[in-house]
Amino acid sequence: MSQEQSERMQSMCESAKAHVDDLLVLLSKSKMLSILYIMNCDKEPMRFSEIKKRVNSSSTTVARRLGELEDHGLVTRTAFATVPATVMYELTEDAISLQPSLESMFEWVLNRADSSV
Amino acid sequence: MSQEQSERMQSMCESAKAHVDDLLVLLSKSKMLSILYIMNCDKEPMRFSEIKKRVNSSSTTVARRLGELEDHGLVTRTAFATVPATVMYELTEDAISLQPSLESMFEWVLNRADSSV
DNA sequence: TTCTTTTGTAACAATGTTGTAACCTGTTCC
DNA sequence: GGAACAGGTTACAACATTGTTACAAAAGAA
Repeated sequence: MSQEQSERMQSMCESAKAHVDDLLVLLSKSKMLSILYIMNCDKEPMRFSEIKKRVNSSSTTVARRLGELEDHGLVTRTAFATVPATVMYELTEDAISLQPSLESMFEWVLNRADSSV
Repeated sequence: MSQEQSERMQSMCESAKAHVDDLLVLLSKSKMLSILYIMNCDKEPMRFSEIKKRVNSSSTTVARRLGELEDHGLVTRTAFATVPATVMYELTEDAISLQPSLESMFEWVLNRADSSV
């Protein structure tokens, strides 16, 4: 870690600490990393059903996670009045800037998973 | 994501998928990312009490997290027969190789926390 | 002898999270 | 009219996780 980053961490005021914790709690929720990773693979907006299928979880959980991401400004939700309904989810710029970290983290996870088979 | 990585993901056998899920569940546990991050800052072996103090959590939870990390071969635990007891935890090579991802992830978290204050 | 320290563990109640099943909207097809 | 579809929401029971409290071990200090 850089000296500067270390200082930033230590001199951080209480409210910023709370925000950091908040983000870490968000990222640590079940399926959250997977959702962000999947949405980062295809840069295109993605449908609810597609996300749900790929993370292999219940509607309830996927809806909760997407709602939480939207609350934090990490995804945008766009509904189209088609029949049947179409809703697209897209990562915001902020979320996309997390991509490199996420990608190398998954790289690590995949490598570890490979070697433990 | 690279083509190769995408193919690796799709052609992955069931057992490897289970390992990936296993790792993601591990990393998503409460305080886990913080612990890994903290231990990566000081590369030195770290005492239980020091880790506990820095992540600001209960003994029980910290002990559980460290045990899980040890089970996954991400930390080593070394006990010294001093009085009172001294136990050092240290990241393994595997865990250290996760450092760059973790660091840039925390960089992102800190930046977002800063700007939301 | 009793206190203190570190590093935990065990039991347990409180709290948080999950999936399931049921239900809803709105429109097109039969 | 009824079914079917996407994209959810709600209620709830089952399950998982958390912190708290109590306890332990070992030995040197008071």
